[in-house]
Amino acid sequence: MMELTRKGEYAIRGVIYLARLPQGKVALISEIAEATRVPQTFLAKIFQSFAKLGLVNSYRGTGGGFVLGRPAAKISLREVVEAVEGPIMPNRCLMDEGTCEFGETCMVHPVWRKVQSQVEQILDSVTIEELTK
Amino acid sequence: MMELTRKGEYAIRGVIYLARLPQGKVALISEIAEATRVPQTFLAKIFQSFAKLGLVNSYRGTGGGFVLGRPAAKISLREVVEAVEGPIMPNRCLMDEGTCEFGETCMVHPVWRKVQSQVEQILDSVTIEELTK
DNA sequence: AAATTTAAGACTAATTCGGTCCGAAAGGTA
DNA sequence: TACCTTTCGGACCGAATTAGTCTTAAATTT
Repeated sequence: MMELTRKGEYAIRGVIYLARLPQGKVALISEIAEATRVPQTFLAKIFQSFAKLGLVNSYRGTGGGFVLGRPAAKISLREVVEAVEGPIMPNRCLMDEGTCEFGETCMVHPVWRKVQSQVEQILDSVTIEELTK
Repeated sequence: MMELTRKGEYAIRGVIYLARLPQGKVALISEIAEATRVPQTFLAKIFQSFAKLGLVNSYRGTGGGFVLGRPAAKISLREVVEAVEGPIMPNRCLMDEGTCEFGETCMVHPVWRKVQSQVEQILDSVTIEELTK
């Protein structure tokens, strides 16, 4: 239960790779993919979506590639994970308040709430910068 | 991320239903399925596997059905969840120690370890009995 | 023997996962 | 201008997982 998908793993590896680069260094997707042992086209997709979110900056053409959008110390593991996997959501009843089929009588609801907030807290407290060491 | 499947939801609902019954009352799978609004054949599969694990006892023939295998106070939410979803495992690198592709240099490993133990702890601390109230 | 109820296993449709492929667009270079 | 490089966007695809169904068999009771 609760497994991170490969997409999530790959995303984390890729971002850590970028974070380890010297300040301002632009990396080709081919370079990142090779270094992290991730299928290139797949990683490209992931990074394209990250570019939209501002998590990374991308540049096209010769000399182009990817750079972190912010200092690694200002990117949390949670941000990266949620960017690819969607929100931490142990049970769909936590999404729309009231989707819970049995409404107020759902006693499990608060438990999932707690799981959710605990996991969020753990992932919030880890920065990408810490993961580069 | 980290979503319980329907199977997990159904299992929890079914077990709670059993726990709410008067001591020793045997319930038909058709009755449980209807009450919890779960497809009957699907719930039957779930309960069959629970019977093997001793989580419930089953009886065939007229007057047969299902009963909890133990007092609800002695069944944790974790047990029920893991029985259907498998172990709490935020990342496959936590399974076989050493599957972690980048071995000792995987800095994310301890984070997943922490997530795992926190979630386990939360689910361990909730009994089915508490959920019946 | 007949009716009831769970057990076991094969089967299936829909969705998600884990990618690939290709043409277009943007930017650099000669 | 023409050409090269590199990301962007979208369609596509096979395999695995999810969410069930269906059928036949095996207990148990009446």
